[in-house]
Amino acid sequence: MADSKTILKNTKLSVTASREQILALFLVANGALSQSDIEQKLEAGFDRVTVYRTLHTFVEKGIIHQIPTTDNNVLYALCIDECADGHHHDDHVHFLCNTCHITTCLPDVTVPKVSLPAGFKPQTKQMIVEGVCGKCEGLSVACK
Amino acid sequence: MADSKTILKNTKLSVTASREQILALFLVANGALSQSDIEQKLEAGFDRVTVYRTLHTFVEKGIIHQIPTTDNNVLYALCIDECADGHHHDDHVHFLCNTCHITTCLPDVTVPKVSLPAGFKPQTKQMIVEGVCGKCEGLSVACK
DNA sequence: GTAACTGCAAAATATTTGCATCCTT
DNA sequence: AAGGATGCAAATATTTTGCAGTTAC
Repeated sequence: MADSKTILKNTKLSVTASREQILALFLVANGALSQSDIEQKLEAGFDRVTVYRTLHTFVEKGIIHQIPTTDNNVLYALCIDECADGHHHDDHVHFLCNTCHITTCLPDVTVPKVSLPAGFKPQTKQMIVEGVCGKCEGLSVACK
Repeated sequence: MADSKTILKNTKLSVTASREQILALFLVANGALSQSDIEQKLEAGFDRVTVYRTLHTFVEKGIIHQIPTTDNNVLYALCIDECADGHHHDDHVHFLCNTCHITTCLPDVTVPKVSLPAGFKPQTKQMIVEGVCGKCEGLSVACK
């Protein structure tokens, strides 16, 4: 995947320090990040408001998407390639580890189809699995 | 299903006006409610703090459960019978209608199994389908 | 009567908005 | 140079906590 600068240019967003750094966090993170995660990880002290606005912009442009959570902690994660052009195809499962409390994207696990009662027209679907991730199981399997 | 008073007694919670009324809302609602939904629907003006505390108590006792949402609006819904004894078996799909913005439980649609990468141990899973519900489709199919 | 619940006040936290300044293109 | 992005201040919203008074059992 491209670096943050390239992604920003492709999305026709001006390249600024905060956008580059925040996007870089996601590229490294390979999991979901919350507003406060991001604030903590940013070495440069960007204003909290800037982080909010940057995240909103990224969601709007389809660079990241929001992940549903049970608590009221909004999580964001990188959209996979197909998202970037505007169509949101983030139909993959998200995994929340109850040990390390990290939410990981499982891009290889797609959300299965379900048959709904008559009259219901599905458009998008999300799935969150909670449990223990590979890393926390003590296995050498990467949490990728 | 029992009335609110019975449920409270079965759960060994003292029966108070706020608990009865809030629980009654859920019994009628047949869908998910947010903190603000509840505040608005309560005819008696209970303190906001009381609503918060009541919801926390209900979740703790397994009367209701939290539903993950994409926005940061926490939703609560009645647990089906199996939940009431402490085991949370709310493994059914939730449906969020993009037209009427009501989240409905689909107790008959269970969340399908998915196979996770090696090392991941699933414990619980949630699934949210967004689309248009039966009512909003103009069909005579009830949104049950 | 006692333990638990409620309401009020206030603190802590989270999010949004307006505006002047600065930076990207 | 112009438009957009940032930082600061402040407004708004949300959630939590402490405590005194009230209620359920």
